[in-house]
Amino acid sequence: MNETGALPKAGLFSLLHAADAAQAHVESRLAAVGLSLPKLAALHALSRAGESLPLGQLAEHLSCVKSNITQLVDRLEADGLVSREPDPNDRRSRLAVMTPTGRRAFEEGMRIQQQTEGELFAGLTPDEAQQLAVLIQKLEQRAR
Amino acid sequence: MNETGALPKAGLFSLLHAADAAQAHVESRLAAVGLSLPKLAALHALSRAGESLPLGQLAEHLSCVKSNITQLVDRLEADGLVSREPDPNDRRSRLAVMTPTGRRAFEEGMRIQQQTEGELFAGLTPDEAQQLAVLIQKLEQRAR
DNA sequence: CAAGATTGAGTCGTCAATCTTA
DNA sequence: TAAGATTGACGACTCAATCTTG
Repeated sequence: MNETGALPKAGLFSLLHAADAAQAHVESRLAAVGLSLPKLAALHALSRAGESLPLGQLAEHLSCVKSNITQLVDRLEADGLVSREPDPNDRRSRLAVMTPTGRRAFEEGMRIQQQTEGELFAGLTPDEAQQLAVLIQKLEQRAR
Repeated sequence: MNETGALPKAGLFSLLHAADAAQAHVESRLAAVGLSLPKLAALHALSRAGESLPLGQLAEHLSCVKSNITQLVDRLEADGLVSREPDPNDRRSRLAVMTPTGRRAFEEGMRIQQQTEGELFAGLTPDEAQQLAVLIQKLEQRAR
């Protein structure tokens, strides 16, 4: 009946909904090793940085506010995955340090995350994944 | 050096990050009328349903748990945008009813949301928006 | 007992105010 | 005073337990 309608509308809501679903999907798998995506991301940042980082830098790596990191590290510490240690260079600063338990959880978590992500994207051809990356990036650029 | 690397990797993280950015962008505009995206979505559901809904049905429309709606409606009620009224058909049930103030906020909010969404997607050709919709949908299907 | 709603506890995020150290 | 971290209050979400009504 027309050329412009009758097709699946892109829209903000479908994007947000899909992202939510993907996140929930991964987190449900990650729960098997007691990790959430934010916790895994924090351990990932610590791992890349050589097992430890000042809290402020951790906040930068995770693109969030410092008070959030205070609380996230509280929970990671309660889980025994990270410990807070004094920064020898600056007495105001505290270092988040990955514990051996944390490293093991991180490795298992990364394995699960990558496998789940693989399954999620297995429905897309390499070409489609590439297109998606480009479109996503354009959108994000506009939102900045 | 290779055929598979060297290109922008799609990945779960870029999707989640972009969705977050888009959401934050819209919410920053919506703040001008005192609305958040969840509040706007609730008003939207009420509007479509003819200004009122039992809380349980509102939860279904918003695809979330009932206890979340209890609290969201608490906040909407505190804002004067919605009121709780008894359900004449079932004394267990309570109706969320949009107030006149709520209707005005909803209309302004929808205008802002649509305008902002338009700006966000203005960087994409209709074809690209179409592709994005399809890819997003495929992803979400896998996450179910 | 089932269903509708609420409450309490926990995660994850924000912002504004505060405390300590440089 | 600035910078690093924390605290308190709040928004938005989850789940498990509870209360009321059917």
